[in-house]
Amino acid sequence: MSDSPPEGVKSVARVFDLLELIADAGGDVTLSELSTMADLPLPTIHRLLRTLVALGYARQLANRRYALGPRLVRLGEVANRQFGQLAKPQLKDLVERLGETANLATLDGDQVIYVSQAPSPHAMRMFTEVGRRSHLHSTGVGKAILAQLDDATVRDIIARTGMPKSTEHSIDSLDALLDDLRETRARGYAIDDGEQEIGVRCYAMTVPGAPVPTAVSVSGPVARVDESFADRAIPVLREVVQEIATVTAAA
Amino acid sequence: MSDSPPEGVKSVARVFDLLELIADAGGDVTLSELSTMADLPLPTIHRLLRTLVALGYARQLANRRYALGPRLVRLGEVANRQFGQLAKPQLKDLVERLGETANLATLDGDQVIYVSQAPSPHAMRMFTEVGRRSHLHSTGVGKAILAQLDDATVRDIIARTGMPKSTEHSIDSLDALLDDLRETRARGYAIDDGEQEIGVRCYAMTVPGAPVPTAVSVSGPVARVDESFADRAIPVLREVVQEIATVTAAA
DNA sequence: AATCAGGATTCCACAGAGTGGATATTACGA
DNA sequence: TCGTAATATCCACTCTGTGGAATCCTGATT
Repeated sequence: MSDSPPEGVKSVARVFDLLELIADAGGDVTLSELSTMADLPLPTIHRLLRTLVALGYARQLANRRYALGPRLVRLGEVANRQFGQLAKPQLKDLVERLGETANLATLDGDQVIYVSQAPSPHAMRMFTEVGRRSHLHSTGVGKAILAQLDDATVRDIIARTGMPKSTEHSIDSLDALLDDLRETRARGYAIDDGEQEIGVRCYAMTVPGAPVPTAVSVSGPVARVDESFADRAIPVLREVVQEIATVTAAA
Repeated sequence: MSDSPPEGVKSVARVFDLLELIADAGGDVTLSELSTMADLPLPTIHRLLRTLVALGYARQLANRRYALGPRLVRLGEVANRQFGQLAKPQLKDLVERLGETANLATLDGDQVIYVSQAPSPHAMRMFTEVGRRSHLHSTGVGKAILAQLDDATVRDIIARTGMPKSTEHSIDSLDALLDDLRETRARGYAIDDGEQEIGVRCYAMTVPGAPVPTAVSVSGPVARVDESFADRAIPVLREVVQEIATVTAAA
């Protein structure tokens, strides 16, 4: 595995590596596989896992394979809430100024995961539950994030994920996506025009300097989220992602 | 802090205790507070936290206080998915047989947290996003879980949480709740009759032997989720919680 | 039913990692 | 600017975490 941090508690680094490996493996992995992937002896892996299982952060399945444990659920949820909480005032500000739902999402493997949201006061509004994951190529936040990456990385990701169509408007070819990303970079923001959900338009921008690629979006029905909405939304979005960058930056 | 497990890696146990303390403290806590709560010397806490921060599982805010870090979000989400995945076939089976949304929720502190769901195929359906937390006294899964606890524990929890009314039907006195829990125990399942959401009825049952108190529910609009629905739902629910108990049991 | 192979689990001697008291540094409020 | 409290770092030392060896367990094969 990758080297430990220059300082810190070695077994702590190891145990989180194990958790990430179990997560990557889809929660159905053997001790031996983990030992191989982690490049550590079996007794070491066993002892760390036994500790995790005893504490509830990993579980051993009936077939002796390992999965992540239930106690991580709450930690993740609270971490999510804390991360979102840091950005929440800014998302709410965005909603107050624009009237449409604001989302914060981060790159998670080859997808985006929604980590915070401030819903629009309108009865008809976008609602994407926190924790939900979506494809990159067919969401505003996803395309904003992809636009930050070089074309080779984009190709790699798309090679892995494919380009499932969420709607008839979804981009479904790599060339079309790369063109769209070029336009996104030129504009400074991404547009999802009914690609994820029919009748819904979304404008998204990445958070500069975020520890993981992160984007903020505003979205709503096309009747409201039109060209004139974009004209006033883009400057506000730009301002707000800067604020979020400041607030969530490492100390 | 509580004693370490009889075996396992001590600093791993310590680091997770710290994460839980940060979570409990709402992600705005100082090094000194953590040292006091954990009953460990400052340099020890500092070194463990530094490791967590370096790895991304904790973050130090601008005011030098600590919060949980972004990398826990994904672990929690994956753990949630893995836990829910273990139960998902059973929840889907429940929906196929009954036609209404099925939820799996666990006790998390003094609330329930929804960890898995299979939505009803009906256009009008209950949808409670995974990760959402709700009060115990006004939800079916919450009351099913409370019914597993003795009255003294129930009094303690309610003393801490209060009994906010979600609807005009929500139970709002301890005596009424204890009566309801007695009836729940006698019946073997909990009923939420418009207590969490107007016009929605819910039947819930706990999963026997779950590592943390866990309940499964089916819910939908009262027009469909009526007495005759209950007659056929209860035996199916009982069967399914047994299956979930089997599938998710520790090895 | 017995045997075997491979994987999991436990043992234990030992090296060095993690510990915590002492000290240095930093940040904040008066 | 200064004092104080909290944070961060240092470092000698103890005991924890390590990993090779041994043992145990499980599933497949005969």
